[in-house]
Amino acid sequence: MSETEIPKTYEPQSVEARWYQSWLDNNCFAAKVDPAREPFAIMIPPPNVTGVLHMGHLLNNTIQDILTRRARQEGKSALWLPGTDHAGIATQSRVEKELRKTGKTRYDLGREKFIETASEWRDKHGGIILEQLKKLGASCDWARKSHTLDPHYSKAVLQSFITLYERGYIYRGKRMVNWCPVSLTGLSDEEVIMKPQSGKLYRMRYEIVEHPGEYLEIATTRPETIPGDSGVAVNPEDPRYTHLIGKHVWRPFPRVKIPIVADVLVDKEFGSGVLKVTPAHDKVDFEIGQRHQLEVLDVMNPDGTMNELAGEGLAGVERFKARDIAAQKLKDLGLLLKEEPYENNVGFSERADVPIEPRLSEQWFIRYPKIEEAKRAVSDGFVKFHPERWNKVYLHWLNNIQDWCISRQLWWGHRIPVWYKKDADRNEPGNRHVSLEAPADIENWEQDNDVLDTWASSWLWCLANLGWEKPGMTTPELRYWYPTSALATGPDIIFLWVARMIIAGLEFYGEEKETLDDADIAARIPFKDVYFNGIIRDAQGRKMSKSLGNSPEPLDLIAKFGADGLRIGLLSIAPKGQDILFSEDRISQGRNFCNKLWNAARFRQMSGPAGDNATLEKIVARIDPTKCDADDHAILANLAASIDIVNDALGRFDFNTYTAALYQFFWTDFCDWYVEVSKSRMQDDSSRSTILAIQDICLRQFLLLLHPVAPFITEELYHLLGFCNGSDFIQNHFAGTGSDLRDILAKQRGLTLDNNAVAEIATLREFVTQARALKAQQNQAAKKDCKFKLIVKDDTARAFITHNTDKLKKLVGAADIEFADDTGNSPATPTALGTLALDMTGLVDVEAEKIRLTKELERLEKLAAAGEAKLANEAFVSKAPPNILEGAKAQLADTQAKRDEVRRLLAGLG
RNA sequence: GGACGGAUAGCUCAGUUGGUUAGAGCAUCUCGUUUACACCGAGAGGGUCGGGGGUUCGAGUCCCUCUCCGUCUACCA
Repeated sequence: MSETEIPKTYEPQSVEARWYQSWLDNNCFAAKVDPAREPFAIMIPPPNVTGVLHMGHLLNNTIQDILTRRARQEGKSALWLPGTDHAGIATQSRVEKELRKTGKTRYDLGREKFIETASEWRDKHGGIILEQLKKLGASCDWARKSHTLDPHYSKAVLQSFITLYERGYIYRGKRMVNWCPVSLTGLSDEEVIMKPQSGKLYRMRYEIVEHPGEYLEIATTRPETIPGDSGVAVNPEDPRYTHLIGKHVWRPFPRVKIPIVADVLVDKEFGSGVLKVTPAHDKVDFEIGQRHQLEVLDVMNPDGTMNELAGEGLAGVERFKARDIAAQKLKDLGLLLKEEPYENNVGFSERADVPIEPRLSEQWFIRYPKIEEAKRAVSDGFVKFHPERWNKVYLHWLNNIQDWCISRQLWWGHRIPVWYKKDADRNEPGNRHVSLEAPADIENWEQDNDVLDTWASSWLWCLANLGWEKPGMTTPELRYWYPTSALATGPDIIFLWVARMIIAGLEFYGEEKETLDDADIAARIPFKDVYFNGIIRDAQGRKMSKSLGNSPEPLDLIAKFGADGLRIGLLSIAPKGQDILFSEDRISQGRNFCNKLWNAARFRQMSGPAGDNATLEKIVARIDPTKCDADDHAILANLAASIDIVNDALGRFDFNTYTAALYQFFWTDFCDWYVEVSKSRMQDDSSRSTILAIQDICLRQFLLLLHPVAPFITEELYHLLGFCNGSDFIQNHFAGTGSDLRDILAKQRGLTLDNNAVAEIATLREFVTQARALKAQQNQAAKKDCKFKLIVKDDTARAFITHNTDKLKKLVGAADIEFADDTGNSPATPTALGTLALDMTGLVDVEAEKIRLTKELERLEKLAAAGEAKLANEAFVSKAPPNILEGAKAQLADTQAKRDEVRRLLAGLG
């Protein structure tokens, strides 16, 4: 039994540091395979090693921590597995940037040395974000920390490539890819960000070879690619041009005859309806070129400069300079008709933030397996998205899925496990060696230089982190925790990561299987629930970014508001599935809440000696049911209801309802009412121990409910108030359900909670509010010795008031509340218990009172009229269900009574 | 171009199958230091639920339409 005095102010810093260390020392977060308990697992979305903790991480990880801690309280064997990914392009560019400062490139170092340098950089910077998560209170099982380049993980990644290769889902080919001229690598479609750009549309004309002097008008935004044109295309159904199909035009520079072809991809409505076809530099053009056997003329270097094929004046020039030069050339040739401003969307490299260049190159591609099953996994509810609307986004992507370019022309990553016979055709499968091991006669082979897309490693996150290395393989961890319970992430990576993890699970878990039935899908999905949190924006709605400098420093926020305060604040401002506008004032609410809780606990300790709080049963045993009044029944009933609301809300990932219920119960019901009422009731010594026991029940169960979101302060108070002993932790205790609480009260003390008590107390609270309002209106709010008169409504009300007189006097700040038959011209207001008047003994401002009552009368008359009209409506009376009808009648009667009373009061003023 | 989301108090948002007089926090104003808490307490003001139409006895909630914001997606050069 702890008798430690609770300090006056809550100091989060020392409490947080102390408990986090204690949790680590006692292995509180270490998850064990334990068949006796229900498994629960969450894999952290791996923050990339170049990143720092930002607001999005705070929210996302708070949510994961809530789910994990909650699961622990429920007695599950809860695993929250942390880790990072190697972030291929991002890390490599950071390291190369550092290198450039010393005047070197990666080629100067060589592959091996470069990877060594990058690893060092990763080890230096990569752990920071995880350390920061500890400050937030994240209850990860740190011993299981994972990284995508760990030896075991790498093996799994390479094996997954080999497996897909062997199963025929991987191919190598010369395709159009999104080329980043800065990172000098291909990118997947998902790594390209479309941005609206204002540029120019150049309208030009090409002379028709067969009809000298006649011209075709063509529009383009990219005149620099003219040297790469190997044809022009029109729509086959465009009557303006049918006679020209099969003829030729002169490409202006270098001047060459190119054919006019017909292709349905050409939009008749756009520009002149004629498209210049540059197969090497545009996806659509490539397709058209393939269909019509047009020559592929690559006029650009990998770094975005023009090459020799571009011809004189352009060769060697950077692509955007080349655009101006090409335009000038057209003008000089008299072929440029018009330049007009033009707004279009241009793809940008997500990492390097420069326009990507569609470019033909040799790459590895994945044709996705198990697409149909992946759709069913979500549409049939094996994987549940929260909010559900993301289903559509996911399914839309799967319905339009494109092959995935997985090779990256980088060094930092998993090197593709393919060797080619030297000096042989690489596209001939016989000349390849695809394996975890290099070929024995290595001198005759050379390994592919490329590495895999980072997402082609992180899509195995749920599998590899539980020990998976190859299909069919199983481990105790996989058997126990797979499929994992939940995933919490942002909707921005639904394609990059979430969808691909589902596909990977379906394809790689278990033995090879062509098609999957429902049972297979249920067993193979990587997770059962996915919660998509909103993106956090600044108060103006802009995305948080380093360049804007609008992202607050998370550790500063923790220092300022405490980790618990920050967590509560963040959660309470996060609307369901919507983006979140961040502002510090709103986080302060969380801190304020912690302070309120702290002081409520402190006040409990000041109110009387601690009883035996070791278990809920022992606290309940301290209750004397004969001392319980309506307030006790009401607060316990509210507690039971709140427990159920919280349980239900967390089960549905409805964090808004969770925090709202916590606030309402604790602040409004418990502190503002019950504790205040207790102050007067505890003057009676015989009631005190019962009231304190009930306060202890409320505090204990509330701490348990709050614990997942505010782990530190709840742990601290749980111990300080003696709810568990020093070697135990709050995570081992659970609030149960509302009916569990009711059952214990009934069984142990024969205390059956009175369902009318809540309504009765609501009436009393409203009455108090009205009385206080009367005082405030008369500028008497501060006075404690006011006299009230009450024309009591009936005997029930009389008994009720009599029974609660002491409480009322205390809560309202009154010397007396006496029953009366008349209130004279005192300011008065009708209440549910009768007409209440403040005795002003002649100090009444009659005119002001008239104005107030007239206003009130107007309101009531309007209401009554509306109610009367409703009940006079034949259709309503005959069609509305009985409870609605009765409700409307009761309400009208009440309104009419009040209206008449206000009329009477008004008349009394003369 | 397509899809999705949003529009409710000055601000940020709740409002579960349509049902009594639409809620919360913050902000504002007034009052207040009583046995916890000024990171507090009491009270007040503030909304024709984006516009228009429809279904219904009854619509913030369902249907249609329009407007404005946001996000994702796409092969209009």
